[in-house]
Amino acid sequence: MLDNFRRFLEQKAGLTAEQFSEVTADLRTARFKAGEILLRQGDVCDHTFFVEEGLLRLYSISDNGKEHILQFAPENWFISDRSSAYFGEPSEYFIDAIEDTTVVFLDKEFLRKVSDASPSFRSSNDYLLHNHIRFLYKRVNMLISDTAEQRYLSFIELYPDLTLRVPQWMIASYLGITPESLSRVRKELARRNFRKD
Amino acid sequence: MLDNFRRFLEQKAGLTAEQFSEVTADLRTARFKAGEILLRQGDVCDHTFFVEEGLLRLYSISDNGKEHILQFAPENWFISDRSSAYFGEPSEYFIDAIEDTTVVFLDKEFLRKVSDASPSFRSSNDYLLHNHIRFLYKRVNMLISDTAEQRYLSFIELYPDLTLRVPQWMIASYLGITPESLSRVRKELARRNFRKD
DNA sequence: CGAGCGCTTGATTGAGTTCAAAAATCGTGG
DNA sequence: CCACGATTTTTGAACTCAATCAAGCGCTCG
Repeated sequence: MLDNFRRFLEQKAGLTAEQFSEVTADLRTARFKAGEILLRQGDVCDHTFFVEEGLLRLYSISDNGKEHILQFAPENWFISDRSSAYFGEPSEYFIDAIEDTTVVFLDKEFLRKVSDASPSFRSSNDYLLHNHIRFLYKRVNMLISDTAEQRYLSFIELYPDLTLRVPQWMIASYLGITPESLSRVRKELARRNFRKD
Repeated sequence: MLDNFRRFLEQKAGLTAEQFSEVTADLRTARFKAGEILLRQGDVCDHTFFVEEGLLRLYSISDNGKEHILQFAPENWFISDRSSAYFGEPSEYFIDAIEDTTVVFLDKEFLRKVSDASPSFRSSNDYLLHNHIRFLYKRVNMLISDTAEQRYLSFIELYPDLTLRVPQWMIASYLGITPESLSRVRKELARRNFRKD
């Protein structure tokens, strides 16, 4: 239980096994079934989720009722509306479970506690923030530069396993295209890979 | 001189006037003419720029030679390839001056120095990071959800003054459309605003 | 087993691109 | 201050990629 989270804290955030068990005592976890909603638009997001097992998504719903997926979070990923959490504003996004998922709740108190226990935790947090920003820049760059096909190829490269676990229409939503278009992109890619011309 | 930067440090980062003059002594500034390049793809970005006066842009150049603008930075904005600076990797982006611009160089040493002088500087840095992430989320969401027209309207709302200072083809590049398309979007908007139907 | 959901396919439409050229604006030197 | 060249913006026409609308297929899960 919580092997992934333990591994993260010990290897990435530099906690000793002892510090881990101290801190882990008052840790809140939960299990969600596929489809359950963890965060709703309008709610204030007062914690970050660590995905111990399973798969979550962060998405918005636009005026015309369409979903737009901003992020996937498989095992070992953190997911949260950081803005809402940090600024205390109501969130503009939803988070729900794509698969049955076990998460660890990280609220402010917990973060404070771990920061006290280990100074390197603070810097690992900083690392995650910067990593996140790098990732978002790449994504923006991709969205303003690339065609649907190029974006799909980048997606496969970045998330090889998700390509199988996530329904296709969600991948389309993530890429900013319709499911029909993605289906055609895939068809075209398949054609080019089999025919050698 | 450096009024904007002083105001930022004193009001946002909570430095006293005294602390400011201490810290400001070994501050490096520079003036760039419009068109000059501050950061090149492939270079490691080892500082953040604070724009005291003028206007900078951050952009990539894709394989086919086209520029894609990721960010504008007018007065009082910070601009940097944070990933490159933080991870020490070569940057994938360029930064250059759109107008004649005065910048303050913020390198690691300076940041350390100010963090020592004022604890609240550290948290204001954190604030900027989170703000930046919020901003990038909005941008991604916009790019996967909105039409060219909606994106342009959002741009005007977010950067009313830039709409006048930045050449149109750069706004188009920021929005991920061609200059021709932006010209047509504007024409259509003008038509709808004058005719009352 | 049937209803619903996800994926595919086809036909059509439409938003935005491309290419080309004219019109407007800007900057610079004479 | 004007004139000239360069850059930016506009406009037009043809085209392309992706969206929309609609139908059919296959799978799964109640």
